[in-house]
Amino acid sequence: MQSIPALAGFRVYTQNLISDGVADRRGGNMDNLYNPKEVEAKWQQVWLEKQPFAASLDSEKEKYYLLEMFPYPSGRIHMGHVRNYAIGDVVARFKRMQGFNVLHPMGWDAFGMPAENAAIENNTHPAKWTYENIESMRHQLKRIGLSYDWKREFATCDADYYRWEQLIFLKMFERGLAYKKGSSVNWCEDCQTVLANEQVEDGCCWRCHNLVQPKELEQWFFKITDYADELLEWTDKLPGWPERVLAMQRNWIGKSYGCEIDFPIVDQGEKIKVFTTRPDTLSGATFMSLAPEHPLVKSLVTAEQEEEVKNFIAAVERQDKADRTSGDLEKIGIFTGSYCVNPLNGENIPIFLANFVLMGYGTGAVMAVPAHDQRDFEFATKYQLPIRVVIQPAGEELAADQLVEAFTDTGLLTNSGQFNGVDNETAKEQITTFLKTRGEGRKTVNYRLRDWGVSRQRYWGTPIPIIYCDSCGAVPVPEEDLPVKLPLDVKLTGEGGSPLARHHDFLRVDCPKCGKSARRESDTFDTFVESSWYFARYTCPEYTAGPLDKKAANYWLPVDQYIGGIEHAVMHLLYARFYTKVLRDLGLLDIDEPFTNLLTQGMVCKETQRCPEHGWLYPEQVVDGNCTLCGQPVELGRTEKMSKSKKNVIDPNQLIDQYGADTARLFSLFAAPPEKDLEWNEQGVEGCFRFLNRVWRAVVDNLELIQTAVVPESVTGEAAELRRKTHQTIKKVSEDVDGRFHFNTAIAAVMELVNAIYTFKSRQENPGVLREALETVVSLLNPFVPHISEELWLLLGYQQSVEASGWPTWDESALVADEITLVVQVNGKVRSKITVAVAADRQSIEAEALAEPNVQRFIEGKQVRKVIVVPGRLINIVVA
RNA sequence: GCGAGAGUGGCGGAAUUGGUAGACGCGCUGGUCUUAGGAACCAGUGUCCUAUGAUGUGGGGGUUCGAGUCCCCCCUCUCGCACCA
Repeated sequence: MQSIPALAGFRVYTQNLISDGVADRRGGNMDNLYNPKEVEAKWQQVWLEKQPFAASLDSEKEKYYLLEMFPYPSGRIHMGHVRNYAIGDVVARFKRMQGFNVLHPMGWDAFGMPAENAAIENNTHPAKWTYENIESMRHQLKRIGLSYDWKREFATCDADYYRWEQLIFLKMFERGLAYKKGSSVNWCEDCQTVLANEQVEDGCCWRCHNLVQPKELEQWFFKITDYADELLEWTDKLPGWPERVLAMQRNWIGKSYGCEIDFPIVDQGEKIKVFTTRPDTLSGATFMSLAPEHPLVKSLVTAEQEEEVKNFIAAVERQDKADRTSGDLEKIGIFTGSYCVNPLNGENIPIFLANFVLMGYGTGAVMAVPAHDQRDFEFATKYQLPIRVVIQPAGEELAADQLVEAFTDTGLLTNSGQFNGVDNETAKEQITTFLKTRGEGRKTVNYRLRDWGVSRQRYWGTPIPIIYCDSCGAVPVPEEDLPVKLPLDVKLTGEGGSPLARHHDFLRVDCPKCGKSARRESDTFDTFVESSWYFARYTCPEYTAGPLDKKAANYWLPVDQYIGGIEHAVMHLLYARFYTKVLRDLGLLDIDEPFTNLLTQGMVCKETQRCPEHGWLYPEQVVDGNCTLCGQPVELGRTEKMSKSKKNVIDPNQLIDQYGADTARLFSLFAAPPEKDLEWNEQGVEGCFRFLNRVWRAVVDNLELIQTAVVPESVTGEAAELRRKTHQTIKKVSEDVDGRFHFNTAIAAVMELVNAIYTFKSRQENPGVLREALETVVSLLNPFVPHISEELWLLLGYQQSVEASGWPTWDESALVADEITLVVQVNGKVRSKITVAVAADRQSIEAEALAEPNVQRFIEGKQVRKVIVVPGRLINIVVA
């Protein structure tokens, strides 16, 4: 718990105002003050009882599936959640008001390591910890007033969910899409588990930032590489996705076209295969570089080089992965003692091992062309290896001994025998074809993407439904035996190794094939497997005949709008796309892509504050710029993402206690457009609270006046202006929210309308126009601040909820004014304004503009060359 | 290095197609009401100038009657990827 030493006097004031409903406000009805606590509790209860957000299949309406990335049940909702879900809720409620059949579900990404760690730390069980957290977080989410269909809620740690995941896995195994192999994997010592390539950032664990080590393990993999091309192609067919996310995915897949070339080893039958994107430079390959882990290394090293090579490999192993993949690592290598043959010119070239060659990319062997590759150039210079120029730029003559860096541009081939004089782009094709006819090379495509390693040596995850039998090998658990339930009676020691591997009752099983004693797989799935298909399960969470009810899945999917953080740009969003294609190919659904539109919302940030004595301080620990613990002045730090470590956090619970959920929602929607970072600002929150009070009073204080009022057929003057503003606002908000997600400007537009209501003088004479304006404000605000809107709608005399009353429509005729103001420019500079009838013709507008005294001043004595009239906007008089 | 995006008042941010730059909110200033204001309401608030006015969207060019918006060059920042052969 955070300590809250003392609230600033101001806070106490507003808090009293809300909780006690007492304020010394003259001229108003004391009983009718805006009391968010009361209003919100009331409507949340109504929603709980009436379930107005439950979605059903049989609807005449058009479907709309809106989804926010589900949370990990850490125990507490943070402001990032509030923002994410507030954004989603606006869209859900707006679409519902527009008449769509909206699916808006919520659930829990409930497997994962924090539960295990917390269980060890608090001497409890991950299941208990997780389900208790879900309980309290569900309660917190309900306090925000989010319009979920709670009947569809599930947690991924429910056996009813993961049993289907196990089934999908068995189907993938059947088709060879899931396989087991021994390989060097990314091992995090801290987390005591393997990590997928996507989960390694800068050579460190994405979760704990510990250095990742290579480790030889038998692991389960998903064949995502089979889908590399399709995943890549579809990145061009997702116009509803942010470009940068698509770019990151393309980058991650890393498709490159090139050539695989065989270099026969001298005096051996073996060949070294290399992958290159530059077959045009083949004649310039003067040596060969292999990764130290390359399988041929053993057979290549000669006796006299053996000692040195051994030392070298040991030295490279000591360099951690982060260093080894960074550009500024010193390039070092060692000669193996062996040679291979350059297939183009028959030359014998020495074979080296080099620390910068990675076994995980291409073939783990690189033909070194020092003249035209910077790394090879540096390496050749260091070890005095020959450099041969094979590409000459136009109008320049490169000499090998004068090069200071590699030449990587285009040019004509030289020193390349029959290919001399050919431009290098053409030569790529020609040399590839030449090698192909001789059986020494072939055109290939290479991907950076590796298969997805899904085994985790952890307890709190989905058991992998495989049984190991000494006679039959890896045998899938028969479908009828699913689910393989995660046993709850385990001891978590935190000492490493999977707890399941020590659970004998779980492990011991008879082989389903031969009946002999066998052993269960003790690894669990990467939790990203669960989140790769949860969106599909929401369409039919109760379905018991299979993972997906095809009818429901096909009706609701794809997700029309997905909303979440950018941090999942590669991992979750790529896996989910892959899984969708797998589910399609397994015949479980009929879509190609899971998410039609993607919105990546920005982070919630806040200024950091630091006491010279007490370090980082929570906002509550600072009063008047001083530390409440010692009274010393506080230093203001950078504005950063809210985080517990920097203590620059706002607890949503406290915020809601203080201002109500509607204010919390409103501020997080108003302060910045959704995709940008949001800077938390206490005074901005105050402003939003003030606005809601203004709205409240505008309705309550005019209730009597407008009670029986109807909107008149035609109005004039000030009343016509307010009516126009009302309809302009409907138009503006509709357009801003629909597809554009410009919630900040939509809210600003409603604020303008409220301001216009406040300055509307002839309300006594025009109660109907006032009523229309007020109803419009309430309707338009509903998606943003649903509690206060429902309450005011009720006060306005409606029995039906505002959400069910539909989204207001604007009347085009009400938008049209009789007169409009035009700007008059002389040479592009504003000199005057004129008010003309809407129907005024060009001539009269021109004449009136030219007659303006201030316009006359600027055109006097000059020749009018041209008059530009932009209808409804301006007149520009061009003089010389 | 490659890729994506962004630079607008004191601050957060507006400005769908080129057409009054700074909507809306915060802050600030003045006023009204008040025992009081930290409430509420009204008004003002880019910069410069006494003013007609001048000037102003990172910098420099260009296109145009007219450019925050289009084109060219440059600078800065953020994010992602990167010894990828």
